[in-house]
Amino acid sequence: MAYTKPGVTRNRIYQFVRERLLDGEPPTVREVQAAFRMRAVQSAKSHLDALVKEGRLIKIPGKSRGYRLPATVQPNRLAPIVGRVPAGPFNIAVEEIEGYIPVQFNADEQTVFGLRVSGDSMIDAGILHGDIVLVRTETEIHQGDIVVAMIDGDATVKEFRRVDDQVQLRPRNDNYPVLSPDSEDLTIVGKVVEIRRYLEGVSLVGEGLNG
Amino acid sequence: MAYTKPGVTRNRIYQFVRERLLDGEPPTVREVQAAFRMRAVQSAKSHLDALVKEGRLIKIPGKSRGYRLPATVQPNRLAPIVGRVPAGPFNIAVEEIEGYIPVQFNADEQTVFGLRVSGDSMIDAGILHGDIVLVRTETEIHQGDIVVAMIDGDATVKEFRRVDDQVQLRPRNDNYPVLSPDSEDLTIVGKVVEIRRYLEGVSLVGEGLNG
DNA sequence: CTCTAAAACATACATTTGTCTGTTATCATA
DNA sequence: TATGATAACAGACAAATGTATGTTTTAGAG
Repeated sequence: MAYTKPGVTRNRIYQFVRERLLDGEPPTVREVQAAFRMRAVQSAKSHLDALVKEGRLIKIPGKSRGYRLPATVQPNRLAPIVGRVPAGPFNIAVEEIEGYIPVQFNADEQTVFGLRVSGDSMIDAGILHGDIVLVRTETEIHQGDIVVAMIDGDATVKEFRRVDDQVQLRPRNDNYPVLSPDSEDLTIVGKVVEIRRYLEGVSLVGEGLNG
Repeated sequence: MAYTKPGVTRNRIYQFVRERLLDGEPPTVREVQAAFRMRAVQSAKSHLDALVKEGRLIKIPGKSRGYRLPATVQPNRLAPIVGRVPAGPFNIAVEEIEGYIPVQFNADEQTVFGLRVSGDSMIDAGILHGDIVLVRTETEIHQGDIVVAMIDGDATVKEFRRVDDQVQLRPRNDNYPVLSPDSEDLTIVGKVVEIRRYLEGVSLVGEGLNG
């Protein structure tokens, strides 16, 4: 068969572009052309245009490597892992970054970082010493959320409660006391949205970077 | 001060490029120029060149948007998440895939999949009902490893022990018994290398994809 | 002050890349 | 056979982007 059946090449091209985008390397039209051994640029372009029209891809007109996945397909990103809580969301000093781990961001959730947990105050919530919690800043906090809080400059992971306008930070370990810090000493850094535990010596992405 | 001190702008540019790359959107030289309000393309380019020379960035010559992070920072892959243990490492039927999560593969570790845990038999190891364990097949198993095992066709997550040539599968919950299955009824599917818990309703990558 | 290194600028040119217009090929179907 | 839809091709042009050459500005050392 000289020409493929309708839709076949289109789907393959979609897969190709998707993989490239998930790998952080948006392709050019000509790279698509080459990958499918087409002899005309337009062959690739018309497929890409069609994918955009179908809503499977998004395009930034004019820009090179301008194809993107729609918002519903969340690309992987790398979030920095810090040993201690950064002062501000974008104030992470490079020297403090342990490494990076792949995460799924929503497009509007730019402010996520990883924090290595120390201590066992949350052990009954299944958060152990050495676990990495992924923290989203600038988000709403509700009763019972697990949050990262700064009390007098020290970072801690606790369950958030509000009782009679008084914030309580509850450990999930009966050997620890419930904290009721004054509001002026307290900053809620963000909400824990994910917990990870690596059971092997994992070389974090980017470990040992001097950048 | 008209000009910044040596290294200052360079570091800022590095941060900028790194963020863009982690977001999957490699910048052009001119985008860097614009971001820092420089009046000459070369101002941005010479900083980028210097970063490459310092080893903090890598460049694909000629290509547009050709700056990359060094090899120590590797792109992510997607591992399938299954609700039940697949029969064989590569026999995962597409219908059984819940979604995908970004993982860090070593190049030779292709045989990783995610499995959603049910039950609380490993609660003392910090593995709760609903957690996702990442399982690597075709790997060595040692005393004390947490493994996924098939006993009479049923999948279970347990701690692996061998006592006098008898395999023991130990729960980490005092309410459950230690299992000592006959070897012919037992298959060790793989080793748990990572544990994840999503605290928010997470739409897994690729959910509902028809592509 | 002179000298040097780094930062920043100005301009031009080459290559890459996106885009356009028009044509041919294959298949299904009336 | 005619017709339409999709795939694929061919060639050209325009815009985006990378790269090169040379100059000016600033801060610091001697």
